[in-house]
Amino acid sequence: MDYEQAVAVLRDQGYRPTPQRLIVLSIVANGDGHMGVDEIFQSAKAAYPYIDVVTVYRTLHLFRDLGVVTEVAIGDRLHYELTDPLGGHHHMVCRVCDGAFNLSPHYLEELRNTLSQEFGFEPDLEHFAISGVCAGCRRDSGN
Amino acid sequence: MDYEQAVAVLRDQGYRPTPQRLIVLSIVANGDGHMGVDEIFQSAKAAYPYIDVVTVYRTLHLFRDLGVVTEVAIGDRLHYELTDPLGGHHHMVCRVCDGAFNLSPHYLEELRNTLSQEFGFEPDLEHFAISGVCAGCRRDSGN
DNA sequence: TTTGTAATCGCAAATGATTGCAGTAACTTA
DNA sequence: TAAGTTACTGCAATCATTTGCGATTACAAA
Repeated sequence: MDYEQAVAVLRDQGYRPTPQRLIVLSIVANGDGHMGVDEIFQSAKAAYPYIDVVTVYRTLHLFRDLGVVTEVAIGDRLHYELTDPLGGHHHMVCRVCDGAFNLSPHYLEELRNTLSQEFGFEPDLEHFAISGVCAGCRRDSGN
Repeated sequence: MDYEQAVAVLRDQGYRPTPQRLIVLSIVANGDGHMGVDEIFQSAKAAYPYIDVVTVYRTLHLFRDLGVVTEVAIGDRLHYELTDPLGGHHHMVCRVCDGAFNLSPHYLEELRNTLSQEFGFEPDLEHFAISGVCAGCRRDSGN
């Protein structure tokens, strides 16, 4: 998924490509991955000073519902990134240094299969980050 | 962990067993497992009308930090229950019917081992709920 | 180009949760 | 049992997020 495709999805679904939406989208598209709401809002305001943070929230929720951005819970805050068409990836977030590491979905497939087979429970594993302590911080703290 | 043990931990760590704390604790201890904050607050107010919701939050955080209650994220809200001394359990929460199902830690051990070995990442798997759709709701919706 | 209308926006207010602070209550020591 | 100290509480303010609503803007049709 890239900027152009995302705009096409927007139009195809009958939503209007307003300046606010295009700005938010381009910020997420050009960002470093999983950006926080305030980070996006500050950048948007630089490009379009009248934009309200409410619009940023609504725009991100719209893009999430359209599937063009993916919502990731990091700590108690939601972050957003362009959806990866290849099935995406998950995140491991270090609670010591706040670093985020990508994790291939392959590592969670086994868990999905187990829950589905044992309990008939179909988990949403797309949109969450696994909290923990990364290798570097474990080394630094000596355990 | 039960009510008496929890009070003992509180005293041992030098914290005061105030009426507010004892009331919140007894509500969680006698509750049905993973209770929401407002649910706890309403019960507490019935027993002690002057209590403030801020105190409920602080008390729950204190008990969480002491390890006597376990915090579980269900949807976007935190819930609390007495810590299970046998290593506890996790929850699968259905996003359709909001039902919660217990999950033995055994099912996540494999994932923990993999992340630790492959990436040196030590995940916090204690305190989160896996969102998804339960067997009943999948049957009802025909998939 | 003008007009009609529905989507969209910004503001303001509401919600759940957290934090600062001054008064109160619980424990300690005598 | 009284006095001193510190933890603890409640209130008010603050923060991140969501919702309601009137004003505005984008698009379609004339």
